[in-house]
Amino acid sequence: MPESADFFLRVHELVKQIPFGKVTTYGHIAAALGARSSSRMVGWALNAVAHADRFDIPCHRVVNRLGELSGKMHFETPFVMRERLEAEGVTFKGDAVDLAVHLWIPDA
DNA sequence: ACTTTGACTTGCA
DNA sequence: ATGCAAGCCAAAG
Repeated sequence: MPESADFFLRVHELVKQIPFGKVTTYGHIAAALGARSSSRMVGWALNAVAHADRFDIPCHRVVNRLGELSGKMHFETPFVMRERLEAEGVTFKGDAVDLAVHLWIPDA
Protein backbone atom coordinates (compact mmCIF):
# COMPACT_ATOMS: atom_id res chain seq x y z
CA MET A 1 0.00 0.00 0.00
CA PRO A 2 1.27 3.47 -0.84
CA GLU A 3 1.85 6.20 1.70
CA SER A 4 -1.52 7.59 0.72
CA ALA A 5 -2.92 4.91 2.99
CA ASP A 6 -2.06 7.29 5.81
CA PHE A 7 -4.41 9.81 4.30
CA PHE A 8 -7.06 7.11 4.15
CA LEU A 9 -6.47 6.26 7.79
CA ARG A 10 -7.03 9.84 8.91
CA VAL A 11 -10.21 9.99 6.90
CA HIS A 12 -11.33 6.76 8.50
CA GLU A 13 -10.64 8.04 11.99
CA LEU A 14 -12.47 11.26 11.33
CA VAL A 15 -15.48 9.46 9.93
CA LYS A 16 -15.51 7.14 12.90
CA GLN A 17 -15.63 10.16 15.18
CA ILE A 18 -18.81 11.47 13.62
CA PRO A 19 -21.42 11.56 16.40
CA PHE A 20 -24.61 9.58 16.19
CA GLY A 21 -27.22 11.21 14.01
CA LYS A 22 -24.71 13.63 12.49
CA VAL A 23 -23.08 13.95 9.11
CA THR A 24 -20.06 15.70 7.67
CA THR A 25 -18.91 16.71 4.24
CA TYR A 26 -15.96 15.75 2.09
CA GLY A 27 -14.75 19.31 2.09
CA HIS A 28 -14.66 19.53 5.88
CA ILE A 29 -12.80 16.27 6.15
CA ALA A 30 -10.31 17.32 3.53
CA ALA A 31 -9.91 20.70 5.22
CA ALA A 32 -9.35 19.01 8.57
CA LEU A 33 -6.55 17.04 6.97
CA GLY A 34 -5.04 20.15 5.48
CA ALA A 35 -6.05 19.26 1.94
CA ARG A 36 -8.92 21.62 1.34
CA SER A 37 -8.73 21.20 -2.42
CA SER A 38 -8.26 17.46 -2.33
CA SER A 39 -11.79 16.67 -1.35
CA ARG A 40 -11.89 14.07 -4.10
CA MET A 41 -9.32 11.98 -2.31
CA VAL A 42 -11.69 11.73 0.61
CA GLY A 43 -14.10 10.02 -1.72
CA TRP A 44 -11.34 7.67 -2.81
CA ALA A 45 -10.60 6.89 0.81
CA LEU A 46 -14.19 5.98 1.41
CA ASN A 47 -14.24 3.98 -1.78
CA ALA A 48 -11.37 1.94 -0.37
CA VAL A 49 -13.40 1.55 2.79
CA ALA A 50 -16.47 0.42 0.93
CA HIS A 51 -14.40 -2.05 -1.05
CA ALA A 52 -13.00 -3.47 2.15
CA ASP A 53 -14.95 -4.86 5.09
CA ARG A 54 -14.68 -1.60 7.01
CA PHE A 55 -18.28 -1.61 8.17
CA ASP A 56 -17.05 0.02 11.36
CA ILE A 57 -16.70 3.17 9.31
CA PRO A 58 -20.06 4.91 8.81
CA CYS A 59 -19.40 6.13 5.29
CA HIS A 60 -23.11 6.83 4.98
CA ARG A 61 -22.55 9.77 7.33
CA VAL A 62 -20.32 11.45 4.79
CA VAL A 63 -22.10 13.63 2.27
CA ASN A 64 -21.14 16.28 -0.20
CA ARG A 65 -21.23 20.02 0.43
CA LEU A 66 -24.92 20.22 -0.40
CA GLY A 67 -25.81 17.42 1.99
CA GLU A 68 -26.62 15.07 -0.85
CA LEU A 69 -25.75 11.42 -0.47
CA SER A 70 -23.38 11.43 -3.40
CA GLY A 71 -21.99 8.04 -2.42
CA LYS A 72 -25.30 6.27 -2.23
CA MET A 73 -24.90 4.83 -5.69
CA HIS A 74 -21.72 3.11 -4.59
CA PHE A 75 -23.57 1.07 -2.04
CA GLU A 76 -25.20 -2.21 -2.82
CA THR A 77 -28.40 -0.29 -3.23
CA PRO A 78 -28.81 3.51 -3.43
CA PHE A 79 -31.53 3.31 -0.79
CA VAL A 80 -29.63 1.72 2.09
CA MET A 81 -27.63 4.88 2.72
CA ARG A 82 -30.65 7.07 3.29
CA GLU A 83 -32.38 4.34 5.26
CA ARG A 84 -29.45 4.13 7.64
CA LEU A 85 -29.31 7.87 8.15
CA GLU A 86 -33.03 8.06 8.77
CA ALA A 87 -32.63 5.18 11.22
CA GLU A 88 -30.18 7.39 13.14
CA GLY A 89 -32.69 10.19 13.36
CA VAL A 90 -31.28 12.27 10.53
CA THR A 91 -33.85 14.44 8.84
CA PHE A 92 -33.84 15.03 5.11
CA LYS A 93 -34.48 18.11 3.09
CA GLY A 94 -35.85 16.61 -0.06
CA ASP A 95 -33.05 14.38 -1.34
CA ALA A 96 -30.38 15.94 0.87
CA VAL A 97 -29.58 15.91 4.59
CA ASP A 98 -30.64 18.91 6.63
CA LEU A 99 -27.15 20.22 7.24
CA ALA A 100 -28.50 23.09 9.34
CA VAL A 101 -29.27 20.47 11.98
CA HIS A 102 -27.01 17.50 11.36
CA LEU A 103 -23.85 19.04 10.01
CA TRP A 104 -20.89 18.05 12.16
CA ILE A 105 -17.46 19.54 11.68
CA PRO A 106 -14.40 17.42 12.53
CA ASP A 107 -12.25 18.49 15.41
CA ALA A 108 -8.87 18.42 13.73
C1' DA B 1 4.10 5.50 -19.70
C1' DC B 2 0.00 8.11 -21.06
C1' DT B 3 -4.84 9.00 -20.89
C1' DT B 4 -9.36 9.01 -18.66
C1' DT B 5 -12.22 9.08 -14.90
C1' DG B 6 -13.86 9.82 -10.25
C1' DA B 7 -18.10 9.10 -3.30
C1' DC B 8 -15.76 17.07 -4.70
C1' DT B 9 -15.26 22.08 -4.35
C1' DT B 10 -14.66 26.63 -5.83
C1' DG B 11 -14.69 30.33 -9.11
C1' DC B 12 -15.94 32.88 -13.02
C1' DA B 13 -19.34 33.90 -16.85
C1' DA C 1 -29.46 32.35 -9.61
C1' DT C 2 -27.87 28.87 -12.90
C1' DG C 3 -24.16 26.81 -15.90
C1' DC C 4 -19.64 25.73 -17.43
C1' DA C 5 -14.62 25.29 -16.57
C1' DA C 6 -10.65 24.53 -13.81
C1' DG C 7 -8.06 22.49 -9.87
C1' DC C 8 -6.97 18.68 -7.15
C1' DC C 9 -4.55 13.71 -6.54
C1' DA C 10 -4.86 8.96 -7.11
C1' DA C 11 -6.26 4.64 -9.40
C1' DA C 12 -7.77 2.00 -13.28
C1' DG C 13 -7.75 1.30 -18.44
